[in-house]
Amino acid sequence: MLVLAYVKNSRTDSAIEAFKRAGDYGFRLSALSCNPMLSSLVKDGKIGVVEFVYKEMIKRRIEPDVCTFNIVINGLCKVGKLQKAEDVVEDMKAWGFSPSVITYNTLIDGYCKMGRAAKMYKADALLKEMESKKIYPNEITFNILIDGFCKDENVSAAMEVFKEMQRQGLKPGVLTYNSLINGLCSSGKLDEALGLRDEMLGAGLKPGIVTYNALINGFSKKKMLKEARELFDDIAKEGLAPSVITFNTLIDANCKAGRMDEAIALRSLMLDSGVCPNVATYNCLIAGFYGEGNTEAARNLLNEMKDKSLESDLVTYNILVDALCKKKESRKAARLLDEMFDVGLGPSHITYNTLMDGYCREGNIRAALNVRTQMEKEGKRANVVTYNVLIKGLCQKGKLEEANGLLNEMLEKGLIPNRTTYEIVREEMLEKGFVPDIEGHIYNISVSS
DNA sequence: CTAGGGTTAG
Repeated sequence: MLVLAYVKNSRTDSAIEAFKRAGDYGFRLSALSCNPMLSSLVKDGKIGVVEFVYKEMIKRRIEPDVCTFNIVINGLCKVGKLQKAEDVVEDMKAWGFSPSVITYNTLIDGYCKMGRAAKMYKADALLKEMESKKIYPNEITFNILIDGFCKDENVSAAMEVFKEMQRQGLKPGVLTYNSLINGLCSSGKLDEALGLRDEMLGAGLKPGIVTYNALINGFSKKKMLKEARELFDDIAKEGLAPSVITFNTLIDANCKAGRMDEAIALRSLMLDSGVCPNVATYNCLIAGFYGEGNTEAARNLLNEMKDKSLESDLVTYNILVDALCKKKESRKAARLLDEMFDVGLGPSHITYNTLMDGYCREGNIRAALNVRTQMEKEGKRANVVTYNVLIKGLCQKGKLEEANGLLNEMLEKGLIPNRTTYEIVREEMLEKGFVPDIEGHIYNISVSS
């Protein structure tokens, strides 16, 4: 009862303490109190503690039920520890429990959200596996897969799953349509997205604010601001209320289009509508003002954030680093990294890549290479963007040998060059009077385009 | 116990 009470009052730490003490006294708790505790630990992302409690339960002979295993599997999936999650599935079988639809859904979602090649192949294989074991996928299974394929920029695969779902007699819901509409919007297929919205209306499903946000985002990314705004005005007509995300999407679109006055007007509208701007709102506006060189306005917004005690996040810092770099003040930007460590926001790959790009623009390749060393000391390995930045910098300095060396190095490390890599090298070759032979082959190196 | 929308770099 004590453990449960603490969990219900969001005092997970005390719940853990009570759980430990119960063990010290030799009381054997049950899944009844352990499961909710595990759930809230998963929600808080405290996966280490989840693993501790799980092991402790086994040690103390507290009998887990199907939910216990599913909760632990979900926790491990959420932090990308898929291998460990699979191990728990084995534990579960050893205890005489068969993985349920929920177990499979959880695992499939884990693979879908994992950043690895062939992840969707693995997710699809799990679907086949569950079907072969006569555990039938439900609406949630299909929604997870559809969203996974959409996020993997494979809308056609998502559409196939959508059809399969209907073949199996399952009705797509608002979530299903939202995932597909979002996928289509992200790949610029706006007509098809609008078509699906109509289809969903025909099926008696009402588009929600998420549906509108996806559509507005689609039009915004295509710089079709008028259409985006019209959709925004439809929201009220449908009796829905725009969310922070609706406003942020539109504000960002206007900032990127250099329409700062409109962006600011939207923020006023936001305040009038009782929607509170968050860090992302400020980030969009600050990046917008820096983009048009209005340092003063950007500074004011930063101060405003402080007044509202809204904390700068990693993105805010990345914007500031970028702004300084673009002003050819990369040294100052470098000092910002120290501040980031101080406030407990460790620089990300983006931060380091941005700074390297800044040094390269100033022609200071040495400094850029030093940043790379610093980054790797932080345990962050150079990624494709890192190489792109450095290769570009070296090319512009005429240091082709070194650039080529880095290109080889990235290939040796198994990093796949992207379109930008290809364009940097191609441009360099053309300038030097070389003719790239066929698309995909540059300097005799095979490049995936 | 499982599923959805926005923000930075290249």
